[in-house]
Amino acid sequence: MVRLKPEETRQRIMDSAQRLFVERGYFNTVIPDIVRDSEISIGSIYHHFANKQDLAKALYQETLQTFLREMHSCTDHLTGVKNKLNAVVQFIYTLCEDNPIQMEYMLFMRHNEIFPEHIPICLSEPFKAVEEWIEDGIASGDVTPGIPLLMAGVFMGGILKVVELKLRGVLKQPLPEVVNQTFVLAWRSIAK
Amino acid sequence: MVRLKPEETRQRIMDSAQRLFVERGYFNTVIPDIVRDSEISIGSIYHHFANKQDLAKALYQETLQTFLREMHSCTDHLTGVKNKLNAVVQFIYTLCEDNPIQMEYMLFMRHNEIFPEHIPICLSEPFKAVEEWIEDGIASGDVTPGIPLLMAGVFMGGILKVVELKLRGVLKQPLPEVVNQTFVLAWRSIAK
DNA sequence: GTCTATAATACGATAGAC
DNA sequence: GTCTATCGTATTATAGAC
Repeated sequence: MVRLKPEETRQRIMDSAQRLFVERGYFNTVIPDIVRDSEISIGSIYHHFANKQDLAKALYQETLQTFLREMHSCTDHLTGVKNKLNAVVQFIYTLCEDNPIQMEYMLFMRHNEIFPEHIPICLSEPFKAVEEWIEDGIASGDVTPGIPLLMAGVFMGGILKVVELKLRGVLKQPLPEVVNQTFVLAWRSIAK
Repeated sequence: MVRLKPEETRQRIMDSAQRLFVERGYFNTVIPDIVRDSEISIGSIYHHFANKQDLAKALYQETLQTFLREMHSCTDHLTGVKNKLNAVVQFIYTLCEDNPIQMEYMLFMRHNEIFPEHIPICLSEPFKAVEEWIEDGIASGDVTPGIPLLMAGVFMGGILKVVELKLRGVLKQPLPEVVNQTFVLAWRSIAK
């Protein structure tokens, strides 16, 4: 076993934790599982993180932060609702192919069972951005008039359910093959 | 404490378990919590159910069975995709108002963390029914041509995300007030 | 069938050497 | 900073009286 830099040790622990949390759930993952998978000792894990929940929290925050930064870098330079929404959908579907673990972690982990106060990721910043773009779209006449929250829900719900179908193995095609068709369907629900 | 019939005892245990599983999650609910909430002794719980997982399994099967029976009684007498889909949406939104615990239990419990083999409820029978109706709709010309699985995903995803918004307290209006508007949005995505 | 008291164990977390 | 060995406790499940 080669000796790692402390930062690499920390990252290894988080990578293993994310995979195991997704595969078996937080409560079904015990510290010795993380020890086996990461090949980092339990003492070292408790050196980097105060306890199991603290590890989960760091993982949650860093994953969400990365996602938001990358999402914004895909959309910020674009103008118009349709372009922005399309870019988000392309980004999500690509991420789901490249890193299904991260996608599943964000979409389906019951973070509120770990941190009692928590809001589901899909209703937080990314979702609010979509809602605001739709509001702008109504104002500019690109989107049919209605309740923006409802429209954002219907739009993103449709997009994300297809991701779920893929992650569950129900949908066989790679997401990039169906991304355009799916976007057209979801866009039709709110387009003027 | 009045003496209950055995069948009432069993039902009380399941009602408490469902509420607690939804509120704090399966793994955060310990047997003594169910004892306190149901006011049934631990010995009696273990008389009716072999163990905690067996209780969860009975709860899952009976909840799903009830849902399917009621859903079919809402749709079986109707003809045409649009009518059937509308009836399902009305049924789901009404159920969500009447029994949000049951709705949340079905939509968001990670049943596969409890029963390793499990399929998420929303991808099982009810979802397949929607997919088949859409197939029929394409054949009859009511629905735009495309991949039925994808269209069922976009349609039901949109419908269910609004339920999620309601259950999470993000959407303030009662669902019956927005059910028609939501159906119109989701229907537009797949209508010819 | 229902209850109380208790056993068995699995887990998170710590102590202390290197 | 990393490791191994171990503790304390919370939780599931059982035993046995009524």
